[in-house]
Amino acid sequence: MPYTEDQVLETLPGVRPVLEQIAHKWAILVLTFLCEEPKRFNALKRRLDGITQKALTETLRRLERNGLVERTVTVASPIAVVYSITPLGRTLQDPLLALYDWAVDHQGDLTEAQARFDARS
Amino acid sequence: MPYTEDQVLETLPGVRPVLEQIAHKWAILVLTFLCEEPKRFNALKRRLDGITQKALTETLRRLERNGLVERTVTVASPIAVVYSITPLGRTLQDPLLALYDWAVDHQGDLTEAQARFDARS
DNA sequence: CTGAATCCGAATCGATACTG
DNA sequence: CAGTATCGATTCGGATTCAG
Repeated sequence: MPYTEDQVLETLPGVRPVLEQIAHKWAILVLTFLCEEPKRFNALKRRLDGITQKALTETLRRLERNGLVERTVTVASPIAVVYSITPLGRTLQDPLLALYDWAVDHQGDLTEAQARFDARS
Repeated sequence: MPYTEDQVLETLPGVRPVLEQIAHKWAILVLTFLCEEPKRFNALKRRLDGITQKALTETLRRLERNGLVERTVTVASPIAVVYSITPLGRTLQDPLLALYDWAVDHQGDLTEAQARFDARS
């Protein structure tokens, strides 16, 4: 059920910081991929074409801090670090997958719209 | 139906720039609000507590460029500018509302997780 | 293998002032 | 009302280097 304007007005102050944490280009991709199965650092890095170590590290830290991702260190040699989705993170699976699917489906629409807009300007 | 790893690998290069356009804290809120009804600049600004004119202008421009929002100027005095959701933008309503609802529901969970993480560190 | 630390230029942000 | 212009501050992105 949609919110009334008043309800949205009330909840907004707290919603904005939440969106800042999860509405992030890398965070969405990382969470989506981790929903499939736990993955190691370099496995994630390979999937996230073009991400730098720095950006991936920062993204994983933020997600861990927010309780969406768990970091597990396997004390072996060589050391292995596995990132997995938490139950809380799992609750984001459907919303994020919906967004991911939309991006796949409407990729071309955005490109066309951009071209039209740029041509007018 | 979920994607196989290979399918995701194929589509990723094009998906990332799309997410950069819509996975943005203000963009999500603006689109969500415009899905209710067309709104004027200052009406949006009031709803988006704390946003600056600059950020709102930039967000609306980007959304307009991507064909998600339409900008209509009413030549009157005082001048009136109405922003409305486009059919393409409307296809984002459900995914974004799901994200918005998640943010409302799990606001407290994130705050607690952050407190726990910060206490450990 | 999995990061942390640093550096640097670019991009973005926020606040303020001004305009048709 | 709906912006534009400006400017300093903060952040971001990428590259490089080092370490457990």
